[in-house]
Amino acid sequence: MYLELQKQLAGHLRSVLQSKYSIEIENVPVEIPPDLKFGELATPIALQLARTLRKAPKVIAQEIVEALGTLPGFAGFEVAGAGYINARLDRTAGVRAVVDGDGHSLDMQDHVLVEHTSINPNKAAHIGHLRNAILGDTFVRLLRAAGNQVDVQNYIDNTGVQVADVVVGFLHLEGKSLAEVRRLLEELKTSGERVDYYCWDLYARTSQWYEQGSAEENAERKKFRYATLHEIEQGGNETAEVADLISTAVLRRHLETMLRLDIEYDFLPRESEILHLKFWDVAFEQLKQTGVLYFETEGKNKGCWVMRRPGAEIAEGELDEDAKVIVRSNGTVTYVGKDIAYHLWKFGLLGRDFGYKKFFKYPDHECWISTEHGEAEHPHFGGATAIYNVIDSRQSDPQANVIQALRGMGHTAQADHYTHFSYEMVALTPRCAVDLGYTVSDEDLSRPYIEVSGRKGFGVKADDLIDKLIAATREEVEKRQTSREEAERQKIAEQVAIGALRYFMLKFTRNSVIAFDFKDALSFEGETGPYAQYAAVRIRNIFRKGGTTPKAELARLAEIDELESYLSGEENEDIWALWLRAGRRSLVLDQAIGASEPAYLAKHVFQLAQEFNNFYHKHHILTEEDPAKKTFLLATAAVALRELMMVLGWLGIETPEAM
RNA sequence: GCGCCCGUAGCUCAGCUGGAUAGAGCGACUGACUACGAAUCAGUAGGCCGGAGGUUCGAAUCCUUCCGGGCGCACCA
Repeated sequence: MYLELQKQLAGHLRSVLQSKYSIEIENVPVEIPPDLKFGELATPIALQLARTLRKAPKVIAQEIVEALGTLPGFAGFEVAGAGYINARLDRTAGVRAVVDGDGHSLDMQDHVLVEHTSINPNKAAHIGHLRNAILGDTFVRLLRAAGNQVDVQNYIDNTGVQVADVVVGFLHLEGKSLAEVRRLLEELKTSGERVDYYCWDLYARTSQWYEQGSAEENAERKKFRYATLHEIEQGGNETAEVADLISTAVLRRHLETMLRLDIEYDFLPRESEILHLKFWDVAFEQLKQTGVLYFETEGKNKGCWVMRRPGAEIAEGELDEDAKVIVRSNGTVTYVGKDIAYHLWKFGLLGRDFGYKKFFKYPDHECWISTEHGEAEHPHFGGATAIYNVIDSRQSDPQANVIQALRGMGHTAQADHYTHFSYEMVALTPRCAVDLGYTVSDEDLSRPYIEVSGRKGFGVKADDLIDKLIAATREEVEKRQTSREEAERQKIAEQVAIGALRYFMLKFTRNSVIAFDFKDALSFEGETGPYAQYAAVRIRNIFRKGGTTPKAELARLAEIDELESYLSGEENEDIWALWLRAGRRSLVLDQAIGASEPAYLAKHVFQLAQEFNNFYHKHHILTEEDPAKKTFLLATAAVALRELMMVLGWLGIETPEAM
């Protein structure tokens, strides 16, 4: 409702300015005033025009108001303050518009590819990965809600140094053979133990092992590490087979962990196929032909194929020592090079495709994985018109390099629709680290937060946190839902726990570091997911007890002609404010997508819940004696419930039946 | 040294891409359950928006500079 009215008013203002002053303004600013006493929409345009028109802002505002005339949905316009033009809505029409829904105002229809999660498959997922996956998954839901077709990808670096390290752990530290590794995986499976947890410890041990020995020993160990990495990259040997067994088992665990949070993927492209299907060879040719890459013959990068960094200002023919190496002097390609090839594929510019096979079954769809020789029948991935990469802010330089390469190759439209959806890390507060039993140095103790590290085995594992949250919500549910069945109580506890976790990861804007603390994450009061869930549950209780349904009450509302008396007057301002908030959904969605900021919707749903709770205490619905007013109050609750459920759904949070 | 991010109430964070009196949650203190269940609500206290300049009718928001913190700048991935 709000988004349409805002667009209508802006458009109308634009034509008025054009005809009255012959001024062209692309986007006339129309904002929501800080207080309802200033109306529902306002524009400071007269203040802006004062200088060019050489008139007092108030005079201009008055002239514009006179020229505006009437507009459907609006009750009137007035001049206020130093020269603001405030718009007042036709409240009855506003309520009707909100009841009719708010979902058709965005119609984006792009083919979008979102990559998120992308955890190295060599250890358990931790809270940092949770932030990534929850941000990514939520953004996918928002893009879909706006009408886009979205493919969700989780990139799997199954041939990297991190996998190599855990393989070194199995083969060397534990001295296991391929058969023994296979047997271990079987044993863990039957005993119900988590493989990724096993690897978490082994990976940390291996990382330490590289540094524990004498200088000579360490050099040998590192050599072994790179030999292992090389064998994995090559493929077709026992080491590679061990790597594949482990990384695949860990990957399955990651998918299970994420599924607990309702996070699903469509396709898992793996680095092994990018290597074996020679994506790089094709990209290399294109990069050479377009002159993005050039062969360096002098300086420290002599013998390498390099590219200029974004923003580099080097005169033609001069040595650029700062250039980014893409192909090393030994002929091997760097990570950025492989990433360029992969991103050409994402936009359908590579001219080569993965093989596809089914990998993981979700209740309502299949998740595919890359392979060399895949199934004949498979969906089409890649070839997107816009992409979002959910990757933490530390990788902004390499991401910028990839974008630069695309632009340099002449793919400017693609480069413009390449978004590095960056976010800050999740760290632990020193107190939290101490509570978890880690030894913390004095230096770290004085810091505001300590970075999580998989290599050091330092952090909170995702499944541990989820388990802990469910245990905590279980306790609360036991206190309140004594008459419900065990399975029902468990379900409620899970829904509330997941709601708390997802909301916690979404309430912060992306570039704010989250200093993780169990006290905050396990909180179910105040600005939390459960707060919003509780408001929705309250509304369900009202309808249950009142023996009616939202649908019936909204139908009944349509038959009442006169709503103005319920919407005007001092004592009804808060009800009107609640309706207005409900009508803001697509406006906020539009802003959230534009800014790549899911936190806007988290804030919105909280404010909606807050305004409803306020309304709930002030107006007792079921004892209302005037039947028309009772219908209006019930309709208000119905719309609040609909909005809460829909927006919570976008955040990946379910609304429990009771709590 | 270069680049990016951050500094707003005791704590944790919002502040809609320059607008009207700077907001919320937590914590503290007061109060509200024989009502649609209090995982709730009402109220009080608490801020020179890191400092200093500038642009503007108008700055927490834009520019410059300084201070303080974080993260990047490999022929690692």
